[in-house]
Amino acid sequence: MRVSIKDVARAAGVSHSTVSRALAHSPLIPEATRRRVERAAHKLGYTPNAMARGLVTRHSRAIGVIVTSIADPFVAEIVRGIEQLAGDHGYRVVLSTSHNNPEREVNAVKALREWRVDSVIVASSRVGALYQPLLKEIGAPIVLINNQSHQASRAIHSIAVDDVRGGELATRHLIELGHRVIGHVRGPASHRAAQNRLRGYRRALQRAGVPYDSTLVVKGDGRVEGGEQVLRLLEHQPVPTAIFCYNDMTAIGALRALRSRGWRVPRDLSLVGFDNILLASYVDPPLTTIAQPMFEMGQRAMEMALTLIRAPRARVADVTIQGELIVRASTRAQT
Amino acid sequence: MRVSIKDVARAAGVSHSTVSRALAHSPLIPEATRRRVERAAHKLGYTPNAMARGLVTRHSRAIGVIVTSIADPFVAEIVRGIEQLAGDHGYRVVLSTSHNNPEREVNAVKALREWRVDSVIVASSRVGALYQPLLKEIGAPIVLINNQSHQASRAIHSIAVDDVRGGELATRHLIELGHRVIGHVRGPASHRAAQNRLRGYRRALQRAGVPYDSTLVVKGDGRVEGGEQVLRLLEHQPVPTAIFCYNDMTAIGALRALRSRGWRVPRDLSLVGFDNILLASYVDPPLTTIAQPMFEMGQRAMEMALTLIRAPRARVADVTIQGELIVRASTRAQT
DNA sequence: TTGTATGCGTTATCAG
DNA sequence: CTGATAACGCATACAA
Repeated sequence: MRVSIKDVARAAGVSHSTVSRALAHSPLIPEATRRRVERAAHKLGYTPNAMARGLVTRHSRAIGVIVTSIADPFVAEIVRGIEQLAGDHGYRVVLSTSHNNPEREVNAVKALREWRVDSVIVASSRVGALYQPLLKEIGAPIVLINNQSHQASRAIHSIAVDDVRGGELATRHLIELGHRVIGHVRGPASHRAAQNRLRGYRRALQRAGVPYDSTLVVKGDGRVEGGEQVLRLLEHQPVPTAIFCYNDMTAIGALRALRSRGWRVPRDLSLVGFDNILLASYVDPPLTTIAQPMFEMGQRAMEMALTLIRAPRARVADVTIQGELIVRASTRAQT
Repeated sequence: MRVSIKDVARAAGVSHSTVSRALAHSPLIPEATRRRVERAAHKLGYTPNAMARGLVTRHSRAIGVIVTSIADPFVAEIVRGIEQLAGDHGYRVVLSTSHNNPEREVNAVKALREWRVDSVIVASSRVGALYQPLLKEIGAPIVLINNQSHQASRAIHSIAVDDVRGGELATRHLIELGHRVIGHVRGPASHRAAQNRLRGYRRALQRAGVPYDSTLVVKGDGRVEGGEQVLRLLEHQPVPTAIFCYNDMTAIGALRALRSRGWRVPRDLSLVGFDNILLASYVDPPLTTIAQPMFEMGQRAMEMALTLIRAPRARVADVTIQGELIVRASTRAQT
């Protein structure tokens, strides 16, 4: 473990610069020399030292990834996408979790900076005014995934799912099934995603010529509990025949609440969620929902990072990714 | 981003060695000097370079973590435990996924070696003869989590859940509920975990004075499909009143198969799973199961790594962690 | 085609 | 207490 390039040089009977070049497949080095060097390196069990290399090349071939919690299946899927593409291109992923804890966030950023990571990818939704400035000081290109509020800048790029289009997709599906009185359990106002999905809902209605009725929209909280708000919609006249829920957790809450009142899904009411979490396919009935391609988002983010590493001042447009409608058994045609 | 310790030295009117010492809180440096240096460092936006530091200190303060897939909730939870403890101790996690792909595995190990990680933690169950030798060449202490087959060695340590005890716990629970004819859908023979859970099952029976009947054991595959094997047990005479399944996926498969035949759980048959995956609490009925403390395992692994980093030739005993019985609604007393 | 010399940014050693 | 100075292991400009 203490064998350096010089040891290899000695063993191969060349200078250490030749070793360096040979191992880097420099065209200057003839095949024969290269093989001799490689044999020596192999025999000695030599492995180049990434720190020494990084010190002189001034790049670490490391990507810093900051996430709230790796235990969130969404986040895990994103990281999988990042890691795969990174690995394919010879980059390593340095993982930092913040748990929405400001102190940990600051630490994470500081550490990544010390490591001189070549780029930082943040999947943390809440990159607030808090540490966005800190982040910029890293001096490496930054890619934000599904961030809820960021002021664009030359250093900070973003990639997000198209919530408006997703909401529209979900609602249009219901319209195409013949529904006309469609309720919506929205998410918390503080989430931009909630606003956008609502906008998509309205757009779909509008395009179908269905007038928007604000009393058909009730406010959930993005969790199972919030789904119970669906019950308030049952008192609406005319009674809705379909509901678009902010997300799957909300839809699952709605499902339970409805069942407890003796309503059957989808016979009495169609239900659409959003996110396509694992659970969505396991509840009864399996949920029709909008899938967010998290793996692909991770990949695209890494792709963007690679581009920015290669051309730091490139003009890279922010990316929005389209979700996909997954039709399962919680929706059916309105006759 | 190109400000080095020398720039700080110049700004503070001291030598770069003094800066180094001041920033490291060396007792040699008086308060006043330190503050001056720190102010200068702050004003210049100085951040030490971890690569340069690592080059001279000969340790990277990085932990290599190799996992099959970060998308596996189990694995994610382990990584969370590792990352948290690592962060608390000033270590960074370098993540590598292998996807059980030999080529990627080799690459991962090679990269971690180049990085001179201070320790490697592997959560990959299948650290076969393939790359165990490779792993050892890293020259850093290695901690294996839930590995299915490793020949112990000075460099390689391990930490695993106690499957025998877990299987015993599950089975004993059924016995205590009054069941006497208890079936078992086992896992694939190649998994040591399957063998051990079966051993636990047998031990529980033996301790309760219930004779072991091999025709009460059928072979699943650890997945939902394998759960259907439970139907074969229904033909046994006397018909079992309870089944211990290799894992939750198997139990969920059993649940479905039973329901399709009109059997009710737990009225007609009690069912115990293993693992406590997220799904277990969401199926109907929620599954009684054995929880594996993955987060804790990650922490313990990191703890072990830290110990080994500090005292490389310490004699560290392998750790086995106890699972916990989670009683839900898929089991009930046999009257 | 190869070797020599230099520097990347730190920490550590040794004099003062 | 502080400052030169020498590594650490590598890539690369410049010479040969």
